[in-house]
Formats: sequence, C-alpha cells, structure tokens
Amino acid sequence: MESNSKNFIEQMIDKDLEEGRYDAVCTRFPPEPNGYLHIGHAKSVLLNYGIAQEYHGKFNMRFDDTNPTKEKTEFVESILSDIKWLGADWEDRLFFASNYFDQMYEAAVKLIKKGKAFVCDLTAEEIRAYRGTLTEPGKNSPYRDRSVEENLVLFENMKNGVYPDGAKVLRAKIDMASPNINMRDPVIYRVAHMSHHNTGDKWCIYPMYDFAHPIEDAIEGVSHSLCTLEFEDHRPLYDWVVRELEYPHPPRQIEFAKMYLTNVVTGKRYIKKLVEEGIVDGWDDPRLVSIAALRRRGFTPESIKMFVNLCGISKSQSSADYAMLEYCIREDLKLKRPRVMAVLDPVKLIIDNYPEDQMEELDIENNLENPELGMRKVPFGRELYINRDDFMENPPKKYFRLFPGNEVRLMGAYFVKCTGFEKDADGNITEIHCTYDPETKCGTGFTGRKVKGTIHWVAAKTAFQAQVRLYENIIDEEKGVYNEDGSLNLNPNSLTILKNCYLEPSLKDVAPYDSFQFVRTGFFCVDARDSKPGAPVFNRIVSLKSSFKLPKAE
RNA sequence: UGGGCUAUCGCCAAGCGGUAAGGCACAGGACUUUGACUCCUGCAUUCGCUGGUUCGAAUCCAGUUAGCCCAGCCA
Repeated sequence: MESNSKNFIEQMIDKDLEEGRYDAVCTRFPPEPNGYLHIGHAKSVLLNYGIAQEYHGKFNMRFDDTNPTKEKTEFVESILSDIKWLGADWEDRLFFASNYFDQMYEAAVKLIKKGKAFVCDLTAEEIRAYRGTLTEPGKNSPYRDRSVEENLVLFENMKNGVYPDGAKVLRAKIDMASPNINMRDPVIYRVAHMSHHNTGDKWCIYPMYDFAHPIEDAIEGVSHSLCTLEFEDHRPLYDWVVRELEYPHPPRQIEFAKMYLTNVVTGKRYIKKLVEEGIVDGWDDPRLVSIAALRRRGFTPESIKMFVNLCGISKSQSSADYAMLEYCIREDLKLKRPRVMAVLDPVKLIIDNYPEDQMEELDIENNLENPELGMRKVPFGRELYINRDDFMENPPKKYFRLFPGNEVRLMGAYFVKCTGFEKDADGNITEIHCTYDPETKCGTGFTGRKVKGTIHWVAAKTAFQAQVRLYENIIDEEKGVYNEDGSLNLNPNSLTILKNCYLEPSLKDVAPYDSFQFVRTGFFCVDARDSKPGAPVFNRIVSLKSSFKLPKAE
C-alpha cells in the first residue's frame, strides 16, 4: 500500500543522522491558532508525527502565536481536538511560542549587542519604499548605523511601551542589496499594544515569524523543521538567525509541497464567503474539507492517514484527485462496519402468496466478508419497500433487477418473481406485485436455480422513516473550481436531503458517528450534530462505485 | 540575465548513469446473496523541449520553455 522507498525528507534525515549532524530526531507541528485545521494541515501533522515515530524521536505540538491580532483561544481548543482525533500524540510536549517571549527578547538584545540588529524609525510605507523591488536593490535605512548603546535603549523603550504602534521596529542588519528580499534588513520585532490570548498585557512588542520560528525550534531541540514550499525563500534568514544566535545544534528547515484537492474549496476566504452567505452551514459543513467537516461527514482518521500516505511527499506543486480520498474511506470501512439495508427512494412490493399477517425474523450477517461482525435479526413480511430504481416496467437489455416476469433475490431472504404492478393517474408506479418461493430461503442451501439480480428491501410494517443527506462535491467536476469571471463554480446539487427513506429497525438506535454501508448505495454516517435519539440523520460519506449504467434512451 | 523552486501516464508518485516501480482513475474478463468487494488482464519504446558527454542518460553538462512562490510592522 505505502511506497517502499523513502521520501526525500527521510533521505535527508538519514544522511543527517549518518553524518552525525543530529543524534536524535525531533519534529513539530506549529499552527497559528487563527482558524480551523483542514486536510492540508492533516498532511503536515501526520508527516511530522510519522517521521518522529519512524525515527523513534519526539513530536512536539506548538502554537505559533506571535501575532495577537489574529489569534484566539477557541482555535487552540479546536486544533488540539482535531489533532487528537487524527491520532498524533504530543505526549506532554504542548508548547506556545508566546511562552518563549522572554528568550526571544534576550535573543534580540544579543543581536543588537553584536551589531546585527537596529531600531528603525521609518514608517511602514517608508520601509517598503526603501526595500526596493524584485528587480532593484533596496537602500539602507537612515537609522541603520545607530550605536549599539542607542539601539539597546530604544529597544528597551519599545518593550516598555514608550512608543505607539508602528512608531518603531527592530530590524535585522543583513543586506539591503540581497536578491532575496527576505534578507533586506527584515523587521524582527514590532510594537502592538494589544492583549495576547496567552500572555495578556505583559508584552507590547511581538517578534515576527522569521525571527521567532527558528528560535522556537532551537529552544525545543527540533532537529528537522518541516514547512511548506512558500518558506523556501525564508530559509537563508532562518539559517542566519540560528547562526547569529549561536545555537549549538541548529535545526534544519526542509520544505515540502502543500496538499491540494480537486473539486473542493480550500481557500479560507472562499470558505468564509460560503459560510457568510449561508451556502454551507458552518466551517464543519460536511461538504468542506476541514478536519471537523470530514469527521462530521463520517471520514475516519485511518482513512485520512491512508490518503496522506497514498499522496506521498514531494516538492512539486500538485493536486490530489478527490477520488483517492473516496477510495481510502471505502477501503477503511468496507470490512469494519455492518452492511445494512436502507431504501432511499421507496416503492411498495407486495408478495401476494405470503400470509397476510405473518412476520418472520431473518438472521442476516452484518458483513458477508467479515464474520466477526456477527449476525442481526431483520423482520420480513408480506409488504416490503424496495428502491424505485430496482424495478423497471420496460427494462433495457442487461437489466437484471425486477421487471414483469423476472425473478430476483431479496437479499438475505427469498427469490421473488414479479407478477404485476399498479400505477396512479400520472403514470407513477405505486406498487409492485410478486410471488415468493419458500424453497429459496437464504441459508438453506438452495441451489435449484440461479437469479442474476439481488435487490435490497425493508419490511413495511417495521421500517422507520429517517432523514438521509447525500453530499456531492461542492464544485462541479467538469467545469473546475472557478468560473470565467473568477467566481466560484458551485455545484447546486452538492446537497440533497431525502426525508422519506425507509430503514431497517436495527438502525433506529445508533450512536453519533456510527457508520454503515447501505447495501447498493454507499457508506453513511450518523450525524453527530443533527441527530436526535431515535431519529438518526445519516450523512453519505461516499457512494459505492457502480459500473452499471442504464443504456441511453434512443 | 531580480531571486528561489518545480517539471516522469488523466491524478498522485518511485527512480539518484545500466535500459521507466506502485497507487488512484479508466477499460476488458472471471467470480458474486450488493452490477459492490475480490481476482485476473490492459493502460509512458518514453521522462517539458533542444543539443552535448557516454558503450549506455529520466538520471551528468549546456541551453531553452512552462508553472508556482517572494516586494506584511501576517504566518
């Protein structure tokens, strides 16, 4: 299933270990608590955790909370619960970058004393102008040559709240002519008089990512700091920071490609738009690919792990086919969960030669391919519901379900032969009549004759009605994600709510997140949010593959 | 001549100078108490393109093209 060969990150780690650059591996997952996690984060979490496990190293959980304007405690909670659900275990190593603010301050002072950092009075606009452009070098700030003593005083004043937001920043002194814009005297500390979710009002200066991140990694003893491709240009700065700060075993930053998925909306601003316009019912709407949404839809942590492993790790920007995710959840659930009968689009089937008031309890295996899941009792009677598309008045060639004169197997029960049907004034089929053959009872070893079709059913008297929600991709597969005018191409059929579905009675008493394979229709999960006791709402996780297509009408 | 990165089947992805793994998808066939599952079979004479080095190149060299990222006091 998984690739036997090592990915490029593992190869780099092997080499580092061989050459003695590190004697142990430590990785980390460092989200900023400014939103919810999605499938792309799952890749990073699982990659970091997986590497740590593979090398018998450590995996740290760390919130990169260095910008109080964007972060909230509620996101800390949701992120932690999502990661737990995914199965990544940080043991007792839950860290906050904000707990390192003292050390970061000292590190900044050290840079100033080395003459490698200076306080700059330029405004944000001026700094931008001085920075130059992609093709032209920048100019030195007029404040670049302040004395160490002056910088020390000024920086301390910044810390003590002497200056308003934006009045002064601390900058690294590197090279304003560098072709890499990140090296043109980057800002490493800014003033922000704002309450922080963790440190409250203790600080009014906050470190920038480029300065803070390498320090966080170094403090924790992280060996390999894995991040996404857009940080490649920041690596020289990362290395500059750990070098100037003279850490004995500097961590190494390695970049990999982000995960993209076809036919789903991943952009935060678009999800926000969908939520605000009420097109989806929140950030955990099952049509989205946030971790919470996938969980609510019924995806399992195992399926997501399988998916991430299947996709692999590389440096080429790519977009995984949604079909791969679907394959993973089918694969995970097919032997693990019961296969039950549920009629989503019912039509009545009457067995004319079955005694009027008789009911019997049939023993049916929960999963034909996995006997460990045991048996259940399913009531059977004279009147049943079957799915509307399991009957055709005028079947095309090769249709082998029910049609007048044809005999099929009722799954787990008997063979029935269609003898007739009735229609209403509009021509809709209202009931189908048939006769059954007691000889053919399932489990008796009947081999007298064979039928080509097997259909599923529920007994009318004991079945109960439930709400079922079918989900399709939120983006139309043919047209792609965007329309020509740049707007999102939303699939109007992305959600279908079915209310008069008949389910077998065993499904009445189920728990949130219980999942089942509805025979012939797909995998469904009990919605943990919208179900009430005795009234489960089923979300379709994924449909079954089916190669059968009705021939096109001529 | 700003810098960085990437290009191998419809989609992922191995490959690291010895003659193109694997998975998804797709198409046939077998099996079947789900037209599912399972099981067979097929699916890149060719690695963005052009030259070069070599007995031999997806792998090395030169050039070229395309895509992505970077000018936050965001991460």
